[in-house]
Amino acid sequence: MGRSPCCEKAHTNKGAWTKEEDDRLVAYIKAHGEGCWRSLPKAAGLLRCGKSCRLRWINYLRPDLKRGNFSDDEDELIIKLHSLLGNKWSLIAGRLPGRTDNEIKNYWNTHIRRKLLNRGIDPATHRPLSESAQATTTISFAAAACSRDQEDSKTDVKSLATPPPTVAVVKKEVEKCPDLNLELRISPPYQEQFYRETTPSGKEELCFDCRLGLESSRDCSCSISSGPKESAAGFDFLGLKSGVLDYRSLEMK
DNA sequence: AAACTTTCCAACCGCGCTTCC
DNA sequence: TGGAAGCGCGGTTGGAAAGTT
Repeated sequence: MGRSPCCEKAHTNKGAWTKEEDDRLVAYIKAHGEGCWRSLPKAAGLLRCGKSCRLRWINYLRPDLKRGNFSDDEDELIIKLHSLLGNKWSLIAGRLPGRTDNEIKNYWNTHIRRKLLNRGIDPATHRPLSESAQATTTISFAAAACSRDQEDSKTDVKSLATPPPTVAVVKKEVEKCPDLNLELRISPPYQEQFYRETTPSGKEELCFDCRLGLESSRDCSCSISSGPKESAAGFDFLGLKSGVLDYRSLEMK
């Protein structure tokens, strides 16, 4: 016996919400509060699935939502959180007041991923593309770039994920464009460069922000950039000084 | 101006987890 | 203790809007 459907699909509306539906939902929740999504549609006089009502409320109608563009600070915070948490959008959203998991997820897929690729960072791993591409796709990058006359600076993720038909073919392509330096080491530097020379004999480890190419970030804890600094122990982002992320401290929305 | 392509985001779907009986 | 119900999450889709040819 399978799972029962979340609602009676035959008698529910789907697709975009109307103003009237929104009003009904808001009025009902204002009067009765959130909860019991399954029974809410009927009680509120809505021909909608409970899940749909929940989504609509959480992602669009909640009064505490912050609409509008993401700020640069929010961008960087999302990048940092994603590097720590991965695609845990709800956890990330919990750290961004007024933003929803769905909104952040969409924003990531449409803006930030491209932004990271332009910085030479693999959005999936947060490592330099040269590093993750070394084994298989460094060559494909060059080939792809040649064939496209370098027309776009926005790198399509699909081209990264999909290797070329054969290595031999690709190598030939590379030879056609010998003067192009297509190695995507734009920023941040390769892992070996996560250290910088401080003295002729010494090296200093770069902080997390600098590894991401965010030297100007206020959270930068090494001495690369100017401005106020945290202690030598480093900025305690998300309480990570111990090196262990305590998920219990992450507030859910 | 029309046709076509790309981008963006609201909404849906299915699965996993938790709670309750 | 097991199963059903309910909720929440992440991935995916569909269509409107914007951009390009």
